[in-house]
Amino acid sequence: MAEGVRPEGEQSLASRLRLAVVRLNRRLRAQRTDSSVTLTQMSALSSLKKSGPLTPGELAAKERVQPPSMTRVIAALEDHGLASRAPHPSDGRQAIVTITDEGLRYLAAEAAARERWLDRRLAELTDGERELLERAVEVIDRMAED
Amino acid sequence: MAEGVRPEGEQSLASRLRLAVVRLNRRLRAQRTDSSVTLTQMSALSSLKKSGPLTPGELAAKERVQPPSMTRVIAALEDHGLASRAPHPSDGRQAIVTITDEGLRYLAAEAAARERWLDRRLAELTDGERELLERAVEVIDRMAED
DNA sequence: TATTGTTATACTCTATAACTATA
DNA sequence: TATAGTTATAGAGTATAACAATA
Repeated sequence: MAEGVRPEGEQSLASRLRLAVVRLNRRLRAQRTDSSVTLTQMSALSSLKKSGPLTPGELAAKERVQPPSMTRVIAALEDHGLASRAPHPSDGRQAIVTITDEGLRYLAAEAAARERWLDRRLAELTDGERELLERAVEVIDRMAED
Repeated sequence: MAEGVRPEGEQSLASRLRLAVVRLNRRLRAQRTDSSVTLTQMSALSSLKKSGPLTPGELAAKERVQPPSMTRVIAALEDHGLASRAPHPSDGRQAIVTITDEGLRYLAAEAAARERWLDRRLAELTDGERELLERAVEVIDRMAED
């Protein structure tokens, strides 16, 4: 059994993980900066930096969203000058989306500003707890990927 | 330094935790059941079960949303017969929201159905990784609370 | 006058369905 | 005919501002 034996009335690991993620996500999205770049756009920008140039379809797959959702995210990133699109060399249907130099600078600067709240909370933890989260993040990422 | 020393180019713990939570949240919300009860409503219902009857303001504070957001969640739960409201005994402005018996039954049954996806992924982990998540969930919850 | 809650409104995030352009 | 992407539309989730009722 995935969640193991547990006392009556206690929630499963799945329940607690789900609620924890839903609530932390809520807090994270509530942290705003002056910037008009949203958390979803930041996430896509991170993927572009990490993976290099991608087609819209590839980026949607990486971010695990449907193509129409990514269309809007890419348009917003372009509007802000953080990503650019170029024609695909061999397939006229596709495009190549690349993070711009401005996007790279922005990602570095904005991530710091954006994470002030989270950094403060992380700073309140013990070294052991941060180490625990370091390892948990890898497990969570693996689960979210597929 | 909260995130400790790290190699050039590697993302901070805050960055990685933020992205992991955003993406897992996306996957979790994508898991739908036939039910018309949303994940946000499930979360509020869980709080009602855990804390007992609460005023709308108290429930909003527990869930860390603004009062107008909770107004809509409570109305939906009422419509579904999962929660009920009673007049506050001493303050006519307030109300007391209580989870119904149907809400309790629903929460138990629906949580299981809803978490099939997450349970499958948890089942793919090692015992050590699940143990790690158990402890990480507590840390994340504490951070999300305040 | 202060507090609690609701109504009105708007924006973000995301999806599905229908469409266009290219392969 | 199949694939990649966009446009159109809708629903969930959340917020701020303005209002109503009660303390």
